[in-house]
Amino acid sequence: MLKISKKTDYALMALQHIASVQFGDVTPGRVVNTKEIAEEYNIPLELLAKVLQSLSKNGLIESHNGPKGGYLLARSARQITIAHIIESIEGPLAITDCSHEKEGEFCMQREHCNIRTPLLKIQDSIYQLLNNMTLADMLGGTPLITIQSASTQGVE
Amino acid sequence: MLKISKKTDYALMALQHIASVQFGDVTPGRVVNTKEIAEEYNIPLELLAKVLQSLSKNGLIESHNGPKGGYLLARSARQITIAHIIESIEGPLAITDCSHEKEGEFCMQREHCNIRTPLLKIQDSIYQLLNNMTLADMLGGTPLITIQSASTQGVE
DNA sequence: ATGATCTCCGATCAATATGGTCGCACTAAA
DNA sequence: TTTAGTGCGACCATATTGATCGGAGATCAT
Ligand code: FES
Ligand code: FES
Repeated sequence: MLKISKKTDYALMALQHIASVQFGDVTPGRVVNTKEIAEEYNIPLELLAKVLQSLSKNGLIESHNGPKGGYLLARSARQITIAHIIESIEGPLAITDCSHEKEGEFCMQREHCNIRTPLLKIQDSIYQLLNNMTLADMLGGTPLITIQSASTQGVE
Repeated sequence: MLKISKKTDYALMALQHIASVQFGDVTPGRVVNTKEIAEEYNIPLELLAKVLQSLSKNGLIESHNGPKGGYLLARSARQITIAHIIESIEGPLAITDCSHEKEGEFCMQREHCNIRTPLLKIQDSIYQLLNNMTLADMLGGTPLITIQSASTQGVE
């Protein structure tokens, strides 16, 4: 149904929480542990743990072991894009099955199929959209996205 | 994984086919039947039938019963948006579960949740995107979408 | 040094959504 | 009236996702 998974939901909540802790008050050394987030948002602890592990593996957050351990952002909230978050959890963004086909594995309808190109276009557009929105945008009352103009694309 | 279902894929192929037969303008003589499309694109006949039924129920195509029956576009290809097609098959576009919650059924994390608003923004943006692209765009070699500029939003 | 606390990671089970199949009723042309 | 087609709902199979469990390794407090 073109929707993101619950895990991604959890990831967004967690990141939002971590970010707001690090940004909001003057507590630079403050790490957030899994339990704290899980209880705050009613997320199954073990599931959230896995989600956070994925995020950490993808370099979005840093993990600190041992007691008093926990997570903190690996980068500024402004550098973390929604696209990156989603892809960390769900794998490469693929609006349709045959967009990331491995070599040699084409769907049989390929040669008859003329929806492939347009779909890839759409996929790209969605990616642009998600890539232009960062964690920071989710934090403040910032006006958020506002689809990026095609002509000013790639300004970065 | 933020992807559209195969049924929707089939719907797009079928519509693309029907449209290309009619070539954008309604030519009342030529109807296309399910079997023809199914065989052309290697789609399970019964499944495609259901997909076409959904499309017909949603007013995108007209069905004609009896022998020599089949389907034809109910509207010009330029009037059929991708968003409409997708929603006909998959129901209302909902990037996240709680975007279309029924009254009285809020997820428990709602009051703590600050990702809701941004997600709805994203959802809306994606909708705009899909709503600005029509079947006609998928047909020709038209430059397609080209994300709509934020500043010129709502010009239609 | 030792134990307690916490993350890390792989395996596994359950719930749900999706893909695909049947069978029959209905409709319209020949 | 026969026949080729859609309309439609129930149904099963499979894939994806959500959630759970158990143990290994790291770090800090004592
Ligand atoms: S469905 Fe795979 S290429 Fe079109
Ligand atoms: S998860 Fe439902 S409101 Fe945020």
